[in-house]
Amino acid sequence: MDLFPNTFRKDTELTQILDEAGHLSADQLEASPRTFKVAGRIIALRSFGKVTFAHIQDQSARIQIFVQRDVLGPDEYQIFKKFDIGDIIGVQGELFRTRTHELTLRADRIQLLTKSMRPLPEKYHGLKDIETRYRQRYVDLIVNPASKQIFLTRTRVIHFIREYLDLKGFMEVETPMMQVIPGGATARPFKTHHNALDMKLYLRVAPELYLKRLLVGGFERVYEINRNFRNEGISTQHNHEFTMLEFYWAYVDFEDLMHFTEAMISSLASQIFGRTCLVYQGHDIDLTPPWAKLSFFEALEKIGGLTREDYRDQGRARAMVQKFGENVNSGEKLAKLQAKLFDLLVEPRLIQPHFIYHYPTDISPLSRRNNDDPAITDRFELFIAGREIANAFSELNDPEDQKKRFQDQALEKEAGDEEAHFMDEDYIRALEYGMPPAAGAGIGIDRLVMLFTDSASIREVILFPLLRPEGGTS
RNA sequence: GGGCCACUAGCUCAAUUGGCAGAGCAGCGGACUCUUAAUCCGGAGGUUCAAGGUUCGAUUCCUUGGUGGCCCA
Repeated sequence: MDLFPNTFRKDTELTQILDEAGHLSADQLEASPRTFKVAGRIIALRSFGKVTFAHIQDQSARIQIFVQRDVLGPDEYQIFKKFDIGDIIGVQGELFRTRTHELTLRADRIQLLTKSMRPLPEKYHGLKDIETRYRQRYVDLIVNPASKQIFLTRTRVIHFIREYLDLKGFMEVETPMMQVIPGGATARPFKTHHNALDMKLYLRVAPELYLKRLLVGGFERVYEINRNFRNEGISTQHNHEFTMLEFYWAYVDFEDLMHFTEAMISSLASQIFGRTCLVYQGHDIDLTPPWAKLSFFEALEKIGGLTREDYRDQGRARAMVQKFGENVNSGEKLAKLQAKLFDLLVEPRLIQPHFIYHYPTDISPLSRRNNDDPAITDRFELFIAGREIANAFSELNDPEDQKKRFQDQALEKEAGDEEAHFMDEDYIRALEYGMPPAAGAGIGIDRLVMLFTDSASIREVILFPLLRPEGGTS
């Protein structure tokens, strides 16, 4: 007997059957018989000797099937009785309702399509072990509907965003994942090597500088949804590779992007939930526009509870950071200390959506300076549920200022800051040709999906999160 | 990097003070024509994460290591 044939063509998704006949009574089904050819994995099996009930599931749904020896004939039924939970089968039959009124397919013909050689996890408690769920995601997806639902939602989120941007006239592009100079974010990169060119390469930490080169090239609305890689610690909030949306829009500024981001994310909520509210880890979060707006320093005072002196004075700021338990490196600039104070005292408290704007220039090396105060930039970050969801700013398009900012970053790198930016001469050259005034934003897709699926860990929304090899490292 | 917790059959979990490693489900054999955690009978299933130590005796106590989870950095 062939345990792995490829001879069966189904004609119906299970969900179609439920949609078409879910409302029909037993009498109605009997009066106008409906025959379907379906395929799926056996997930439950209840045998009574000459008759057997089973449930099969395909990608779309589950349905009960009813198999009788009197219908199949003794030989076919004998073969069927060897089928196990986990096997993938093809079934052709007519719909009816059982005595308990369950919509059920009576098998006229039944065929093994794929033999499962391993037992599935226990039917009642399922697969709970987190490590096994991540290592063997294929099993998790078979037996845990909630897990399957997370990834269906993830796909809907990404699809919605693409459609939204496409309809607004944005063009999706692909820029290098492997870069000679890893720019666009303050982060440690992964290194690799190109053999034929005998050249060091980095996995990108952001696509930003390439997307802005496209603004120079004349594309006015571009976006990319793709992976970034950062060689940093892993946690429930951080994966070493993660999916980022970045979009750039010529002839608008960061305030336009606040409205745009607010509209896009609240529309996304309407699309996914049918309303602009959601529950995340027990918090009721209201995404109905308009969202709260505070400047960076206002937030340090009003939400962080600091005084101007606490964060304006270098020594005082350093002491405050240490008081709240964070390490301080020697020679750390005031703006970095302020950012740490923000992360410690403000970020966790921003449960409802908040735009925080006017970040210090020293921690915003790619952002345009504010017209009234060159020490701050026209930049905002969006926080929801105590997490950074988006980072956006009016783009710095003055090549001389950009060059100076890169040089400052290079000094910090020499001083030991491994996250500082690299100098990128070609990017400066591009700006020298002229980049139109523009604003751009980055939105972390994984965190957005966590929010929309009520997931506590980023690994719940990544199909195959990185784990150490089974059996330990050698 | 630090702290805490977990790891026992394919899965979910027990094992009293350190005293014969168990159950349910799955799988295997059998009975059973409306079940849905089906039921009943029978049999089978183990490197208790690993190595070492203490002990007459270790799943249990100690040390080191591994993997994972949570919290902190």
